[in-house]
Amino acid sequence: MASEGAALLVDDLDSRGPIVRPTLHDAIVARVRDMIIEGELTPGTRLHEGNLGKMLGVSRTPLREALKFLVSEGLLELSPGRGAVVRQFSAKDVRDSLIVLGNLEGLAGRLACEHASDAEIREVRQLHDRMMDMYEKRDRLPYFKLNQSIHSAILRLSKNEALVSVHSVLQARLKRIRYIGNEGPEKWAGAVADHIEMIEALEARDADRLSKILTAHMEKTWERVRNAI
Amino acid sequence: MASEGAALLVDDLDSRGPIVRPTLHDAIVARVRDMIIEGELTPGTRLHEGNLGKMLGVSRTPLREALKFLVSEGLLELSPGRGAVVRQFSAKDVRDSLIVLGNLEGLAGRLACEHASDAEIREVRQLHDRMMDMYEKRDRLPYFKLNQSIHSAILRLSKNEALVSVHSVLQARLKRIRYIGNEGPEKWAGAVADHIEMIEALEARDADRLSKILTAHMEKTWERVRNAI
DNA sequence: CACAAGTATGCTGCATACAGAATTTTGTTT
DNA sequence: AAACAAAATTCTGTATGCAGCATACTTGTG
Repeated sequence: MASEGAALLVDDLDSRGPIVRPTLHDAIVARVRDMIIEGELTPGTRLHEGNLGKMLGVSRTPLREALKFLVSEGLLELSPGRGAVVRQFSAKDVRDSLIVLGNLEGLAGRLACEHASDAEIREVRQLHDRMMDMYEKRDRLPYFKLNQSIHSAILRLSKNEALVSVHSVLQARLKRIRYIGNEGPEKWAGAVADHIEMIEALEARDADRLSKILTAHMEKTWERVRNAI
Repeated sequence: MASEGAALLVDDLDSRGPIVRPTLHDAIVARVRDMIIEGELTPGTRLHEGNLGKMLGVSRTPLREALKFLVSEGLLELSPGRGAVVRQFSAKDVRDSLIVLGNLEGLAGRLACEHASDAEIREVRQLHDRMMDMYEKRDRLPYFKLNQSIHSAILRLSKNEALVSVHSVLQARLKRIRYIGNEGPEKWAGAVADHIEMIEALEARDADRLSKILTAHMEKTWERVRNAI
């Protein structure tokens, strides 16, 4: 149970199946993605292959493959002959993405009410309760991570692979924005209220209600981060 | 006007702005994607880099970059040390994807009613009328292409870049299935009826109605292609 | 002193080369 | 003859090298 709860926390371990040897370009993808999310590489930064390669201790070949991958994820832009730059998201880009995310999460909530097992819902409840503890302590980072975990968990409970995959791509693009989007206390309280409604709707398997809350929650997220852009 | 109407037909030309020199890996991405969609590379096929490279007349480096890209699009799967294989979509994968697509198109329709100009709606009407001509003549391939164009156009009229991008990824995955999903005459008629409702709802800017039709239309698409898997 | 043209450097795009892993083939043993 | 083991071949993963283009710098001219 504890291990399954932990499994809900981990984003993309995929530890089932045969042992897979980690490849270099996958590691680079993860590394560069993190560098972007954590703000080490700011939007507009040009990524020199030789430079970055030496910095990461890898040759240009796997690095280029990783960059290609991140381009298709929408985190980088690539002008032929001119190299890759960290993508700059306009306010409209962020707003548009959040609209889509809200819709996807709404759908996920609806499907989760239908397909999730009671045990799985209890696991989400545990994540929720832990998150509430962190809110009581005003411990921001663990709260943030548990928050993300809950949303990811709902996605997973939809049991819809395609939904999970498109959501995670969009989510990755905005992770950095959310990371820096520091909310005031009153807005934080509002988000917490949303989450209480969420878990109740999920436990009641009230698909329409959960769906509406999730979509509205994302709309409010826009209000919270719009100033941070 | 005619040129703009044509612009709606073309998928990804982007001929505005400065001249961009086509890069090899982009060409390879497009080529291999088409090979998969057209069934030249069937699901489960293992893609030998040397082999395929000689076949396309390119070296392994840009080919590998292209494969990475297609992996992130979900058309290929990559087991480290064992190469890339054309992804096999289960019936559930297809159904799940169509559910998400239906939801995304529903959202797109809602947004299109809000954001599209009258001129743009007239262009969709033109596409629709041309498609109806092709239906009268029972000319399948042009009908199919115009059908796709209409759906793409509605996506574009949503004026939401994020929505367009996630939709096109999902759409690409299913293109081949749709390609082979040959419908009987009565189902074809049903699809046409849907499209008539669609264009009417769009012209009336009836967001709720258009959204519902698009989502339902995708549900019916599942009924049409489910036997083809 | 300012602007333009030419040159020079450096970076990207692609090809090739090399090392390690996986698969296949062949030989030997039961 | 079948099964297992070992060697050889083939393929992936990574590094390096070379050609072409973009940009920056320098130099010459108005």
